[in-house]
Amino acid sequence: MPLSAEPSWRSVLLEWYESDARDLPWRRREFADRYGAWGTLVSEFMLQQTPVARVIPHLQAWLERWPSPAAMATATPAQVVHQWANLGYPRRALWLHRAAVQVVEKHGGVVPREVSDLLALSGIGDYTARAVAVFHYGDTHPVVDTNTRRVIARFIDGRSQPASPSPRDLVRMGELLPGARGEAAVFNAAMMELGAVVCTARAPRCEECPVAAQCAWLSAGRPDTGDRRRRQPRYEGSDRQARGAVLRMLRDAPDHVLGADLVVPDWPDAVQRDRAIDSLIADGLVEASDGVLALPR
DNA sequence: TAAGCGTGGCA
DNA sequence: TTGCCAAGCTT
Repeated sequence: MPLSAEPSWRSVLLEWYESDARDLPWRRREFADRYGAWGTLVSEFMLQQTPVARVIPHLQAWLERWPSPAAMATATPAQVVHQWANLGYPRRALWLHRAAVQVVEKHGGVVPREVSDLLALSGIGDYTARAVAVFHYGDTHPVVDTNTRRVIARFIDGRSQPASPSPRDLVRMGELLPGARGEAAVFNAAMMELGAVVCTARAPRCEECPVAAQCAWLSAGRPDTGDRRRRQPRYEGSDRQARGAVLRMLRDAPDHVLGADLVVPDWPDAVQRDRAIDSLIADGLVEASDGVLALPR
């Protein structure tokens, strides 16, 4: 490379991130100082499919109540599901609780640093494991989320939307990581940030994009490559809505206990309601005994 | 590989 | 109003 080369798009992206990144709680020094890897782990659990703005107040409350894996491990599932409130996908609350117990039992209460150890914890997959290893511990791994995949699809491949998720995504992101030690965290975060606030799914702000000059998709005239993500089923009238209604009533009930005939009694489809209750029991989110439903003790 | 799993904001 | 989308994971 000639000495007078233009700054690489990586450098431009990193500079943009340093100057323009959102000031989010988990990016602050005092957050890491106070909650350590546990804070990162909890934040990543909550951010799995739940928007940033909705996570922030719940994260604060959660960490105040359970500031360590050991503290979390002493809680009951009922307490955990109640504290999870309306963050959605409440199985994550159970998985986070289990993960805390596993951290205490297998790692002495210290959130592990190795990706393989993190992957062995409940509710932790490719994204969350590497997010903890990279964003908290500063190690070098590719961190691939929906934003990263979209940025790569557009910026590198010139396509409007990414193909279906695949293990190759990790490999490709790994090949893009900067070589310098310690830069992986910022680069991963910058790719995610770009996808979250500029290279968005619906109305990308290419005029604000720091690396627009090198973007394959923009230079191709932003073609619609026809890749469509799987359509999300209608929520209104779904089993998911029924599950949500049941769980909401149990969260709000005194001691989280309610007679089975008092749980969403006016649900329009009794068969669907019972199916929802059965599936909640199968998931360990609800317990049934003597005609009474409750959050698990 | 695909389906199932919450909830709410926004266009 | 309806549909899309959101720092994914498990089975």
